[in-house]
Amino acid sequence: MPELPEVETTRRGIEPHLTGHRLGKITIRERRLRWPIQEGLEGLLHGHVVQQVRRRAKYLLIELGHGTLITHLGMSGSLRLVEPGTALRKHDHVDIRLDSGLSLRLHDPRRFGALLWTDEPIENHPLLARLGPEPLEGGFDGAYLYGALHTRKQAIKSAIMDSHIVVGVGNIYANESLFLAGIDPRRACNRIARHRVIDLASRIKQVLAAAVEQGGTTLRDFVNPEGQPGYFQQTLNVYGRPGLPCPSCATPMSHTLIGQRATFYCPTCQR
DNA sequence: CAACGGACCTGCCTGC
DNA sequence: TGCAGGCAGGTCCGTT
Repeated sequence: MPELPEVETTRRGIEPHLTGHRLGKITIRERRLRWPIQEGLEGLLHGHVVQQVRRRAKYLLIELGHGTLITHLGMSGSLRLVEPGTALRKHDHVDIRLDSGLSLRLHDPRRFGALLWTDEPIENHPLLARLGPEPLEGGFDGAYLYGALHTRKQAIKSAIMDSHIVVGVGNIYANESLFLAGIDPRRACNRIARHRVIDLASRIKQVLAAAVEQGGTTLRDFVNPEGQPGYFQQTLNVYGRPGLPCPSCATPMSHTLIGQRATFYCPTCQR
């Protein structure tokens, strides 16, 4: 479900309800996420005050002063704030009670998500230590992207989805960025002119920033922590539109698989 | 190293 | 209606 814009939308939704608030009772109903939730996590969290809620890549980092709760939503995870007594749905795995009376509720049908604890400096955590730059920050620009890609032979789409190169670009926004840049998603990285890679970096920033602005993309069921959908799907040019006319030239959109992921592109505009 | 495929899960949709 | 098969917004890990 979530790519960077959806995770950032989630962060913005939960942050004001968490920062400065004390955590109360922690209820864990299902520990089998991508990695099992560690025994005793309840005791590590209970009674502590949230200092800050940050995001790194698609990880949400809830900082408690004596350590950090690391959350990942995987493919199907969501975090919502619920009123006391809100009925449980299937796959509501964790509730974290807040001193406001609300609870932060983790829901994740496929259980590809994660809930981890670390008391080390967060940048040292093995899952975060080797990540590439944030696409919406200064460490990511055209010169960086060209430097990272120009010797690679893999398909450009796979490369921009590789979190060691740049984080946060998932399947939807990889497809959309390549459409705006006019680049065939199958094209080998080392066969793309420098000026086109530089343009691609801008397009990635453009697409992600616009999607954050619109609260993310709701394809099936993404909702922000207040329960509202995102609106960026109205802006999608290629994702999920095989056979429909290209918005630019009206050629029917092509559909293929790259790295096992659904790929959509215009065979005329993207070269 | 770079690149690729498999693995982890449930739900939903399609087609027989 | 039932059931098999395929697909879904992520990403780690093992193998070439």
